[in-house]
Amino acid sequence: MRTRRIRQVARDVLGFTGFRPGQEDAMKAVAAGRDTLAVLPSGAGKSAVYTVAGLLLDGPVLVVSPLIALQRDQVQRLQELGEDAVGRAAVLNSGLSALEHQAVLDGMRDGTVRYCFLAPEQLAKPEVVEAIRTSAPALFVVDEAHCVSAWGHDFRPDYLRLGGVVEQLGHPTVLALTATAAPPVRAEIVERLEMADPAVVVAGFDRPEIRLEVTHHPDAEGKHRAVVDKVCELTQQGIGILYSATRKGTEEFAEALTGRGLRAAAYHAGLRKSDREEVQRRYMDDELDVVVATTAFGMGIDKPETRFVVHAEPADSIDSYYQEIGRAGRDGQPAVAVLVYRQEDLGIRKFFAAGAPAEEELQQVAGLVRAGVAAGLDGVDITELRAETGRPATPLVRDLNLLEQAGAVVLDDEGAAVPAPDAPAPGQAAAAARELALQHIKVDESRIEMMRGYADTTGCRRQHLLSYFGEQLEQPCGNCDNCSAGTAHEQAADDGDQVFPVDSPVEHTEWGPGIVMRHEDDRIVVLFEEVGYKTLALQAVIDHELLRRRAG
DNA sequence: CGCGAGAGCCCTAAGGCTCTCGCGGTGCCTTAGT
Repeated sequence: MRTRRIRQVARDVLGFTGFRPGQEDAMKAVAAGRDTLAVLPSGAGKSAVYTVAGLLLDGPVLVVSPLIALQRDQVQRLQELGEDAVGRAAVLNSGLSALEHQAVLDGMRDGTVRYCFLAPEQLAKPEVVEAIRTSAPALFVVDEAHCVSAWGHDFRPDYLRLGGVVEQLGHPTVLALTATAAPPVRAEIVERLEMADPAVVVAGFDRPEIRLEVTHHPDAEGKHRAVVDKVCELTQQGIGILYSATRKGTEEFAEALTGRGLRAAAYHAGLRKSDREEVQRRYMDDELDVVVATTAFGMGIDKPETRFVVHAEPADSIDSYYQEIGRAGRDGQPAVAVLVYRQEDLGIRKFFAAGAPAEEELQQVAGLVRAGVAAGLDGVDITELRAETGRPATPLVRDLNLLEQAGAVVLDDEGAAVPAPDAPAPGQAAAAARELALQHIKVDESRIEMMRGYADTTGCRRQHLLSYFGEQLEQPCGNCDNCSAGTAHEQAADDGDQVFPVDSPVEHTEWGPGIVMRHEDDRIVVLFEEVGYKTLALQAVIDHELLRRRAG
């Protein structure tokens, strides 16, 4: 019954004659009112899930989307389907006047606005949450949900507060959508969004059309030459993206490539908005051979005939790397992903990963919350903390999130902080909160180490990548440099399969509890709760009894 | 963590060496001033 209805709506509204893998399962779960995490490959597939499911539910659909540009695109896509078919779609962001802002909220309440797109920062405003609550939303969508884990801890801390917002809204059905998420990232999304017994739909990760290559370089000059030569060679076949870790790097490579006669342009967040839009437009209109970009370029950009993605520096994790190379070959035609690797380049990623708040800073915030409430306030909000400390909102929200995790404060419905019952003294709370931040940094650093592992492996690179995402590829792929060179070979089942199977919970003498992620030759990779990913030599583990199985 | 710029050193000069210091990504939002 429900299946028939979904197929009918998909056909009538979107013109679908069939579904892509995972799409229909996700729609069914959502339409049945079940919280759902859908990890689906890039492309048009994901927005169809909430478009169709939203039409089968009674109430407006809220879509949390990280970029205003993305919100605009999504509204436009819905508008093209026709207001008669899907209802009205609107954005809610700082580009609107106060009147327009109010009109969208009113529209949701009186049922004229069916889809509303907004950034998590909008939901940090109690009056916005309250207005949305009275409109009784049926579905709460978090698009690009890996942002919860990738950005929530420091850069955009309001992402970590979405779980509380869901709660305040009376827990509408939650749908989290992303293209790339390894098992621990999926677990964090489910936990942070406070999803209840969610359906998890994961479509295949493999992108066999993308050839995988890594080249190694001992010195900076040789690497620089290799990047330029490689991009020149690849533009013979088509257009592509060159990623560099720094703004300066993008400018320099763009200049070098222009000097070699290519149509190249730099793209990063330091450019004027109009210049960024112009570079993106030129790439979309085939006026560029290559965009040389920081990580600012990518989300929401769909250029299916992108033939290559080259990295001049490694990404900060395999999650990010796979997301970035996944922008190549979306038309299904052969494409290539090349990592031009220098071990020293991992340094900048380590620098970006570092940066826990100082203990004094956390202590001050904890103290202000305590003092404010003692002086008679109902709670201390960000505006008050900004006035007291003179610091910007973003790090203050991050500090409050850490103090909340440390059990020192709780947030009320107005988003204001009050001391938790039995809260430790501000000094103790600050130490505990900082410890949590340091632990998170350790895990991030271990993710960088996984990137090193990918660069250094002599085995099949695709098997390596897919196993990181919890998928097994039985045979070496035949479409990576190691397969071509003959160094990749079939991995025989080793002793580790018997003793420590993949997914089994283990405990390390020093690092505590963890989960076995994969086996590679005579080593195993374990993800520890407190220190992140570690690669262990199996023989040493057995000889020294470093690991034991534990009950899951 | 690693790079590059600039200062200070060597002391026949001036160019080359070493050391120190500053810098590096991602986007909402708000508010002041044209």
